[in-house]
Amino acid sequence: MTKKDVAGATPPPRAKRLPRAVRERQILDAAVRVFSERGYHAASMDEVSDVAGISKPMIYAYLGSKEELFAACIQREATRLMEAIGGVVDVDLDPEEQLWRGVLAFFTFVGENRDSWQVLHRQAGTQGAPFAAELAEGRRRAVAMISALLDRAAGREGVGAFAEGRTEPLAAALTGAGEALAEWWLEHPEESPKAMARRLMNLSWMGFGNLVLGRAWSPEKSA
Amino acid sequence: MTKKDVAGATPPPRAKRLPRAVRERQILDAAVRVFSERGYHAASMDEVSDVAGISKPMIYAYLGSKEELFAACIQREATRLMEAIGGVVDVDLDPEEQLWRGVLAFFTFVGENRDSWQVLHRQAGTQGAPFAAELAEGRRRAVAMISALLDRAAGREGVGAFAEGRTEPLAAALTGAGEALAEWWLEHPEESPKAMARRLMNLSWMGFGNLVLGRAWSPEKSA
DNA sequence: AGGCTTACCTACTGATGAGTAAGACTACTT
DNA sequence: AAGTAGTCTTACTCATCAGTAGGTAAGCCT
Repeated sequence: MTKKDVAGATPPPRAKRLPRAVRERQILDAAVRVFSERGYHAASMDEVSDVAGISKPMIYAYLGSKEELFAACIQREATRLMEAIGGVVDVDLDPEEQLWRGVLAFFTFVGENRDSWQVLHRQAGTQGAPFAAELAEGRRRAVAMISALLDRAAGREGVGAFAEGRTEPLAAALTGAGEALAEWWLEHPEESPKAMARRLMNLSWMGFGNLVLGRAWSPEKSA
Repeated sequence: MTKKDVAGATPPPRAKRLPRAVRERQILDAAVRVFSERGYHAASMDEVSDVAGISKPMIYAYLGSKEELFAACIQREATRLMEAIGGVVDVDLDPEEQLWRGVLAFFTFVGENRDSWQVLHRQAGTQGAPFAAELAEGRRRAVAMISALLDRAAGREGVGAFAEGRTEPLAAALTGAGEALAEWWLEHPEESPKAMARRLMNLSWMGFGNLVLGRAWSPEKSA
C-alpha cells in the first residue's frame, strides 16, 4: 500500500532515475518555455518543476536559485542564437552579403525557436536584477558583431562615412529594428523568414529614401 | 509628541488634505516613477504610496487595483508622447520633413521625460496581463501614424514602392530602431536629441547602402 | 549481504505584498 | 451645533511563492 492504488496517472508518480546531465537539460528546456511565456517575475518555480516533470528541490539542487536558473537560460539561448548567426557570416565576404546572411539567419532562428527568442527578448528592458548582466552582455556581443561588420563595410569602400565613426549606435538601432520586426512577425506568421529578412534589408540597407523612389533591395543583385 | 520627533522628513507625517484631482495626479506621478525604475511586477504598491507621500488605501480608493493604476500610467504617458509627436507633424509637409520632425520630437520627449518613456518601453514585451491591451494599443497608434506617413511618401512620389504596399512592418521596424537608440542614449547621455534623431534618419532614410558610400543624411538639405 | 552515492520526493517555513475593514479627522453646510 | 460628505490613516487578512528540512528509494559497488 506504499504507492497510490488508484494508479494509472500518465506521468509516473515517481520519476524515472536519470543522469544529472539529462535532467539539467530537461529543466532548462522547461524553464525556457515557462519564462518565455510568463516573463521572469510571473513565472513560478513550481510551474517550471511541473513542466519539467520533476520536483522543485531538484531544480535547486542542480541549477540553484531562480535567478541563477534564469541566467542559465539566457546564456544558453543567447549562445545558440549567436552561433546560428555567426555560423553563416564569413568575414571575407562582401559586407552587404554578410549582413543579408546574418539577418536571414536571425529570422530563421527566431522562426524555429520562438521560445528561445522570447526569453531573450521579453525581459530585455529589465535592469536592477543580477541577471541583467547576462542580458546586457548578450546584447553587447550582438551589437559589437554588427558594429564590426559596419566598420568593415565602411573600410572596404574607403569611406569613414558613418557619422564620425560611430557605428555602434547604428548597430544598436539595427538590432532594435530586427526585434520589432520579429515581434510583428508573431502576428503575421504566414510570412517567410526570407520575406522578413528582406524587409529589414530594405529598411537598413536601402533606407526609405530609396524605397520611396521605387528602388528596393533584393538578394539577387550583387553590389 | 504626536508626530515624529526626529523630524526633518520632507513629507509631513499626516498628509495635508488636498482635493481628489490633485492627489490623483500626485499618485500617478509617483506610480510612473516607481514603475519606470522597477518594472510592473517588481514595483510594490507600498513603494508607490511612499513616494506619493500618502497611504495605500488612498490609491485603491482613487485609482483602483495595481493593474488599473498601471494602465492609467500607460495611457497618460502614451497620450503625452503621441501629442508631443503629433504636434509637430504637419500633414501638408514633405514626408521626409515630417519624418525628421517626428523623430526629433520623439527624442526630445524622451530626453525630457525619461520616466515616462521607460514606463512605456520597459514593459513593452509583456503579454497575458490586462494592461497588455493598453500597451499594444499605444504601439498600434504609433505604428499606424508612421505607416500612414510612409504611405503618403510613396504616394507623393507616385510609386507603390514599399514591398507590396506593406508599410506597416517597416513602420514597426522604425519604432523598434527608435526604441533601441533611445536605450543606447541612456548610456551616452552627452548626445543631443538632434544627434540622436540624425542617426535614426541616417539609418531609416538613407540606409547603410548610402552611408557606406559616404552619403549621409542631414536636416539642412531639402530633398 | 551490507554499505555508499546519487536521484528523488513530500511537506513544510517565512517573507513579501495585494487588497480591506473600520474608523478618525476636517471642513463645509444648515 | 449637529449632520454629512470627503479625505486620510493604522492595522490587519490572506494568498502566493522562493527556498529548505528531512527522508525514501534506486542503482552500484565490494
